[in-house]
Order: sequence, then C-alpha cells, then structure tokens
Amino acid sequence: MSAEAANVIDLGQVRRSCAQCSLGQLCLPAAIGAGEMDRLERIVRSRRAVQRGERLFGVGTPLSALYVAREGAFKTTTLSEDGNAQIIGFHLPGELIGLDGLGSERHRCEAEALERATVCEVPYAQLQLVAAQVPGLQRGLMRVIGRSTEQDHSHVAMMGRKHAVERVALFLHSISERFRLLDRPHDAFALPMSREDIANFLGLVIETVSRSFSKLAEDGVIEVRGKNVRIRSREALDRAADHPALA
Amino acid sequence: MSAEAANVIDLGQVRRSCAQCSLGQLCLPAAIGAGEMDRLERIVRSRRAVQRGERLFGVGTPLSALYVAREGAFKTTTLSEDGNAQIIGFHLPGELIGLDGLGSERHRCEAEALERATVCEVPYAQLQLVAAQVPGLQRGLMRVIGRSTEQDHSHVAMMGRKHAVERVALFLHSISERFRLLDRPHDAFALPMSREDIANFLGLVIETVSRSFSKLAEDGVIEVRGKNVRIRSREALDRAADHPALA
DNA sequence: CGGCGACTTGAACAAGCTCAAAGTATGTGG
DNA sequence: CCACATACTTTGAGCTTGTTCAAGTCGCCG
Repeated sequence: MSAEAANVIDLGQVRRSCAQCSLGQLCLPAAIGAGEMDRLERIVRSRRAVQRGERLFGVGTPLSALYVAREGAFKTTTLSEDGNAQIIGFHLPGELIGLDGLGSERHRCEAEALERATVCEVPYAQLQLVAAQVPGLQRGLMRVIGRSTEQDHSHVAMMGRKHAVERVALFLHSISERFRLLDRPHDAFALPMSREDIANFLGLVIETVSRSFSKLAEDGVIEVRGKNVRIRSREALDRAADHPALA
Repeated sequence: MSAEAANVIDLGQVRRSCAQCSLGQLCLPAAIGAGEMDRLERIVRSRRAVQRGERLFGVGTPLSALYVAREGAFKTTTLSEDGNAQIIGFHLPGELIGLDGLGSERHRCEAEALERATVCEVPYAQLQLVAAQVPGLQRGLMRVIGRSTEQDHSHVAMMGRKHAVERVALFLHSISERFRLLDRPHDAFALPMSREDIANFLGLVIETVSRSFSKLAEDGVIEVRGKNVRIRSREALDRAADHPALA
C-alpha cells in the first residue's frame, strides 16, 4: 500500500501491470516474454476490489473467468446436495481461483473473500485464445494448475492424519510456507480465516481446533492470540505434525 | 481379452485405435475431428500391459507421459518425508493418471496397478505440441484435468464427513457411479482395491472400514463377500451417506 | 492340502464430538 | 469515547465413536 502510494505513476497505467506486480513468479505471467506479457495484460482486469463476504462465483455459475488473489484471502466451498458444506481450499495472494470449473465449464464451488481483497480477473475464453498462441503461457497455465492440484493433494494428506494436533500443525506449516513464498513474515502472522473455517477445512469440530491450538501453545510450539499466531519453533511444529505426542 | 481374440484384425492396426476404443467419450479424444484424432493416435502408445503391483512412475520421476487406464484399476499414493503414505486416488478405465506432475514436471505421487491392467501412454511433450495445434484437444485436456480436480474435491468432501459409515457409503456410491459411466454393472461389482487401501483412502483404519461394511450389510443396504459388493438399495445407500444413523 | 495374507469380530481404551457456559473481540449507536 | 450487543473463541465435563490390540475366520495360491 505505502510502497504503491510512493509510485508517482499514472493510475491508468498502474491498472495494467502484470510486469511490475509484486506477485511476479507466482502468477501466470511467469516465464513468458515481454511482448507476450503485453497480450496477456490486455485481457486481464486487474485489481478488482472485493468486500469481505463477497462471492466471486457460486455453485453452477458458468466458468467465465479465472481469478488470481492479489491482496487478501479467499475460501472456496463445495455444497453437496444434502446441504453439507466442505471448504476445499484457502487462496492467498498469487493463488488461482476458479479451476474447479474446468471440467464442466460451470463452477462446482463457491468462492468468497475472507477479508477485504483484490483480484485479477482473467476471462477464460480469451485466456484460451492467447494461450493457444503463446506456448509459454500454455505451459505456465499447466504449471499453475499443477500447483493447485498439489495443494489439493496435501489437503487430502492433512485430512488423512488421524490426530487433530497433526492436522492443525500441518495446516499452520502450510500457511506459513505460503507466506514465506510471498516474502512476508512467516513466523508471525494473522490467520485470515475463522476457527470455524479451519475446523471445516480439516474435518474437525471448532472446539477441537481451539484445543489443538492451546495444546501447541502449552507445549511452547506456538503463541496464539485469536487470529495472531507466532511460530516459536519450526522444528517442534514439524515434529508435532508427525506425531500426536510431541516433544 | 476374449473379445479381442475374436477380432480377426491385423495387430498393428489394433494398436492404434482411439477411434474404436470402448472408452470413447471418457478419454482425451472426445470431441475432436477424425483427422485430428489421427494425429493424436500417432503419439499414443496404446495398450501397454501392466502387472499387478507394477508402478507407472514413482515420486520424483520426471513427468514424461500421462497415462489413461484402459483395463484394470490403479492407485496413486503420496509419501510425505516422514514416511506417511496417503492414497490420493483410484483410477478406473478411462481415467487419467499422472496429472500430479503438472506443477513441477516431476511426479509427487507413485502410481501402481491394483490388478493386471493396460494403459495408454501419452508422451507429455508431444501431447503439448499436438494440443497447441488442435484447439479441440486443448479444450478436451482442460476438461479432463477439470474432472480430475472434481474427483479430488469429492475425495476431500468424503474425508470431511465425521462418521465412518458416511465415508464408506460415499465411497461405494462413487465407485458405483464410475462403473455406471463405463456401462458396467454398477449394482454388483468387485472392488479392485484392498480394505487397507480403502481405509487409507478414507482416513480410517482397516477395522473400521470392515465394521462399516458389516453395518451396511446388517442394515440391508448392501451385500458383501470379500471384494464383491452388491448394492441392494441405492436410496438407503444415499441415506447412509447423509446420516450416521440410517434407516 | 497346507500355509499365508486378507478380512472380520471382540473388548478395552482414548481421542474427538456434543452440550454448556464463560470469556474475549468487534463493531455500532448513543 | 464509552457502553452495550453480537459474534467468535476458549474451556470444561461427559459421552460416543473410532482406534488399538488381540484372536479367530476365510479364501487363495503354490
């Protein structure tokens, strides 16, 4: 924010700015040439503001665009017929949102902002056109999709753990790691999501999540104050992720 | 096998046969033209035989090809550093294997045949080349990737259920549905995977899976004899998937 | 037919869930 | 700016479910 205010550049120019975006390597444009970057920028609606609680799309919405979280965090949730909700993923800056619609060209999830946020919106039809002509973008797209799949898989691996503390420790580890990739403080940060969201994400109940946080705090692994978490020992956290009874 | 022996066609011709493949709509070639189909067929090594227990790739293997299960079933498993294994998916005929490598161009899972099987092997580099020139294939690829993502998400939704019987019921439902898409008997079938695999997949312990099967059988929802399952009431199965105490 | 691996069943225990209440932020209106 | 109301979080106590440990059964392949 303040770094941006320092830029004395025309606002209209700032609007289109994949080249200077702080997300850089993390986003789609990674590793495509300058001329091609320009073609991509032309189709992207960047920095759309989203309010807390606002939805980018709902279940059944035709897949019209992919989104990249730029500032702020999002969650995507599936709703099964029987009214059961399951959070499928959290999306921090640089992470793609909307890939759930690729199969049927309609979204199977809904995506909601967890806080005030901004997104870049990439119209899907146009993305396909440009990607067909820019091999680098095509490959980049595959890479980004692949990373999203990796996250789904580590989500499954998290839920496969039998003990609550393991799941919570892995969760904190994952969030911390993603903050690190963003060059943000990753030993102390504020969780953008509620305990209820964490519980749902991990297949636990809210009280169990709370108790797991408290347990990790008692054991000196982390400090917790509401959404603010500080990791006191990365090694201890990793150990807690492996074994229910930690040292 | 026997159906194949009946075919009095030149073997060399049978080797290349996306056009006549029974998987049809389910596989990559869906919805691309005949001329383009030919280009795809040229790069595919079809009907490679795989023995039970044989691996298509392991963790760290460079992504050289994508695979489509043709006959028989596969499982893919992640192995975390701490030696914890988690089954990420089962792959029945027509389903793609190897997408886990898209992000880093190295596999993060290992893929193993659960029984005698055959696969079609699609070299990834060549697939990208052809896809870049055949827009229909590009879109088809996205679709197939999207379906794989949907499966990952329903896996997560399964694991999010708190009660074992719900998870097992959803699992049976999913397998049955996939058999139906293959035009196979879907009310009575043989599970290709062991109880241990099911347990791992669902985040349960083998005994709990066994008990859940027994419970569903007691309640008249299914019949079980080892790997052979018969669904006696689809409605009851759906109910069991929603509520731990079923009717 | 024997032996081994896969599956089932039983009993005791422990982990997580439910219900309940108290404590802590958060935001709004006076 | 404070007071109050609301939503979120933590903690406690008891219960249910799934896990663990152990034994027994089934079925398959050599």
